[in-house]
Amino acid sequence: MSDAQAALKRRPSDKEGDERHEAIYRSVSDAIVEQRLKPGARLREDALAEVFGISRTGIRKILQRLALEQLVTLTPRRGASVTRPTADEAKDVFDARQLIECGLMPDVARRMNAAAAAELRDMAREERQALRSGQQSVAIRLSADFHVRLAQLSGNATLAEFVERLCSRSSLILAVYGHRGHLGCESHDHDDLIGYLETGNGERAKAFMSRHLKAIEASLSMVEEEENVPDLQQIFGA
Amino acid sequence: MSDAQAALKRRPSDKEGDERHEAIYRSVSDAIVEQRLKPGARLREDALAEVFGISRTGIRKILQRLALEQLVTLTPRRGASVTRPTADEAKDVFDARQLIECGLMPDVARRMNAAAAAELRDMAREERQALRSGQQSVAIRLSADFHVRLAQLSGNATLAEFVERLCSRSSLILAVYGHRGHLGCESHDHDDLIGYLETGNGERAKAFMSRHLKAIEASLSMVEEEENVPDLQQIFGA
DNA sequence: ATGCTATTTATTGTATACAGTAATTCCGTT
DNA sequence: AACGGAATTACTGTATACAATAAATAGCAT
Repeated sequence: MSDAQAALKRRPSDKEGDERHEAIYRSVSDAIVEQRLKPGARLREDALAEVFGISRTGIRKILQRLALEQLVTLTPRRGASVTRPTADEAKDVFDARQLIECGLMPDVARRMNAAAAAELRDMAREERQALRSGQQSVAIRLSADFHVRLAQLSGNATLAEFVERLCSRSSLILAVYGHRGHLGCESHDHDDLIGYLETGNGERAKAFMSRHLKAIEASLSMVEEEENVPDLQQIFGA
Repeated sequence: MSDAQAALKRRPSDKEGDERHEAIYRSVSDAIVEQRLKPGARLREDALAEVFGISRTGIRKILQRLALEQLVTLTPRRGASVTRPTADEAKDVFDARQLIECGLMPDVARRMNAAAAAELRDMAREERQALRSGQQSVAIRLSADFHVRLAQLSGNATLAEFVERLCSRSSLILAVYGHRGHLGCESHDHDDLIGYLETGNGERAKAFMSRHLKAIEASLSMVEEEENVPDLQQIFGA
């Protein structure tokens, strides 16, 4: 038996199990944020357990975490499904982003430096690239990543975590209320923003972020469109 | 066998189980916020399972939730313990409260009405009462409840939830860095705040909230004091 | 006596078995 | 053919058994 086969078969040690759990969590979370798992899609414990090769116990832990982050909805006796945000929730999320993300801009501008700016530019470029090559769902995740990274640069880990949650939920909202073929974020907005931050112009960045978020929110149609749910196998790859 | 005994013995239906879980969660959460469980206290799964009469499975679910709310810290293979916030975290939490709670004041003022004001006054009175009768730990929880209720009145459920988390963590911070016998919140601050909100003066309320939070933060000493951890039985009552 | 190693113990991590309930299907009646 | 109800099925909720590991302890050598 080859090492690879042995690695697959043997019971993983607990430490490895933790990392595996984290990887599975990210896998599912990314699938939701990238809209390969669409709002309303059911997440059956058995199916997920089989796909990822762990028992339902571990899957439940992950689903509960996702539920607390409001990416999945846990209805008693019915199990988990990808959250379908209501219009009210959408408004709350974007209002919250206005308050928090805009409020952080002065701090971010104060702490901005060349290295951070370069990193952000890389992320913005990658996002444009994904968009050009037609990978819109990937672009949506990259856009969320950009906003999260920005918040992290403020130095406030707690608020950055809040922004992270808001951005994931925003992806869900875009999936339900966004127009197909329209990302929400304009391609060059992020670059412009980096410019303001780099020159330490916090107030300017704040105002720009406000417009940026308003633009995304305005691009939503608030009319849901029905989707059919694909198979777990093809989403995560056999 | 009496009904009460029967109710204790028989396996609860799943729906009742959910409510029971929620009750246990609140029980533990309150114990932490009221500082009957002090930062650093270990929360062994077996012990909790026995105290509350459910299996470790349910306890783990609750501990994971508390961990995501950062009230308890889950270290692999070591189990759960009440989080001992660092000074950095304390700063983050209070900065976040400044941004969010102050930012919500205009909205709260706009939506304030007689019924809400009366409810808030009741809460403020109850808090003063607890303080007068020497129940400082209860007063700390009531103070947190007040701030949370205020945030809920803004109408933004998402931000209200963030405030809820920040307030729980603040109680932990007060437990570690607060002076004994000093609550942080001045007794009449909350009443003054209600006054500004009732007259629709959002900006005034915002400024007052800012001073209020700064006062609490300033009352912290940033020097931890060691505590001995009491027994689970006496905390939750046999 | 002290430090190091082996053994025991305490406690968490994971899988699985079983129970309970909601959804579905199938069948008989009208 | 449509409706209502009973049997079946599919899935989640919970407890428990077992595995793995870290902490505590005891024993040994220096």
